[in-house]
Amino acid sequence: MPTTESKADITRERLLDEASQLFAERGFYGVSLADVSGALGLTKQGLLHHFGNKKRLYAEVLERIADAYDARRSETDSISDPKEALKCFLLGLDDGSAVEQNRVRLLVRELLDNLQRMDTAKTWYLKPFLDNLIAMLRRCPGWGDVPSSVCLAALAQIIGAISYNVAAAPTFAKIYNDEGEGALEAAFKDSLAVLVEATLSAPPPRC
Amino acid sequence: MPTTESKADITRERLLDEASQLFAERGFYGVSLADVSGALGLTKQGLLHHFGNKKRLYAEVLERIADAYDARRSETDSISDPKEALKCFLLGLDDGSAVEQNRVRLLVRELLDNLQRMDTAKTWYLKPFLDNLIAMLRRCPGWGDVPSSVCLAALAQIIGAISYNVAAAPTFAKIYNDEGEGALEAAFKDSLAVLVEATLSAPPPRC
DNA sequence: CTCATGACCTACCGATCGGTAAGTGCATTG
DNA sequence: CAATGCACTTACCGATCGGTAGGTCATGAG
Repeated sequence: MPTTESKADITRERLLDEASQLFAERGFYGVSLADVSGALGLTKQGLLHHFGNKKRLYAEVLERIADAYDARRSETDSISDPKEALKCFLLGLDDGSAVEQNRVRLLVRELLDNLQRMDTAKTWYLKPFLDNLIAMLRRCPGWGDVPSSVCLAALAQIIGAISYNVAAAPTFAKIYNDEGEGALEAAFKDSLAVLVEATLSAPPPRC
Repeated sequence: MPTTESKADITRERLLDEASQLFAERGFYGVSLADVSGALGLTKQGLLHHFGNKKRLYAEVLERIADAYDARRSETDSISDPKEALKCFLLGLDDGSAVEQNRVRLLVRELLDNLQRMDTAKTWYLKPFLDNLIAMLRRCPGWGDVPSSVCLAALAQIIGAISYNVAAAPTFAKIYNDEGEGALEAAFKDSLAVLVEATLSAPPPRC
């Protein structure tokens, strides 16, 4: 009984994995409970048994992403150079894996969708995560006393470039597939590395 | 009778305007035909009369965006300096107006959604538009013989930063509203101008 | 063995989904 | 004036939506 993960927890993880992928692919409104449960080989009501209702399922998926990001970020604590730590984290947001890409897609959808329900949302899932990133950026040379709005703008630019690329890459690859297979992917990776390095190294704009 | 716009066309434009906004706010699956028609003061079937079915309505909304972008791009033909022309177009993708922001939001949603139906899509709405942008970039000094994958990566980075900012700005503003009202907005705009100028001016990476 | 718990099931429910059928009323045209 | 066509209507349809009620069955504890 003293195992860190009960059998129930493992099942929940499995359900959340599947739900996470489907929500990332088709969005909250594009996925029905029957879709999720069907993909898992159980009935809709079996799924509802675990999460109560659809919104709670979705909320748990988002919270798990926030947790995963926070875990990844705290891993970079072992890197002494703050610039390298931040670079490592940001560039790791798209490591090419389906899991990581689905996280990015889901968060972009969430940003688009929560415009309407933002009034009711008390605290946003990723607020502490964003605060951490800003703190990391401020630890980089030259960024120490930069206003948080400027820090956030710089980070959003990088995260935005990454997120958009994840969202658009399959479409772009399909359209311009005449060129070499990984050419686009490689070009973007290079381009992004330049952007991140330039942003973190450049002295922040003075007012 | 020789008016360039019939009354029917005007009605269609009005319907498409409303549909465009709703699709941008809540996505294809998040908007019902009843939502759109209700917002316009007619019945669901009145709306179907004009567009046949929901997918055609959505497709027309996308086509209209592609047309609008192409019109805006051709306006920049009057600018002789290719770099300034491209800069003008890119920075105009978010002029702060609701109409323009909804276009950006809708296209991000489309990029996320069409992953699943991309096989059936013969030609993508924005292909010619993207080709034009690449051509514009190649006219800038130093970009003449850069592979299209590298051009596309550079453009996607800029467009991605803009798009993500449009999607995230309301959320970020809500979370960090302690600071000055337009501080975030201004910081984004500055940051973006730097990125665009740096990208277009910098010699493209050599292989 | 008994009994409670939790994981899952079948069987529903009302509401809403996208879409069809069959008109009604109005404006234009010959 | 008759007739055509278009904008838009009411009245439906079957399918599917999220969610509820109540039961079955295995496991594990007392």
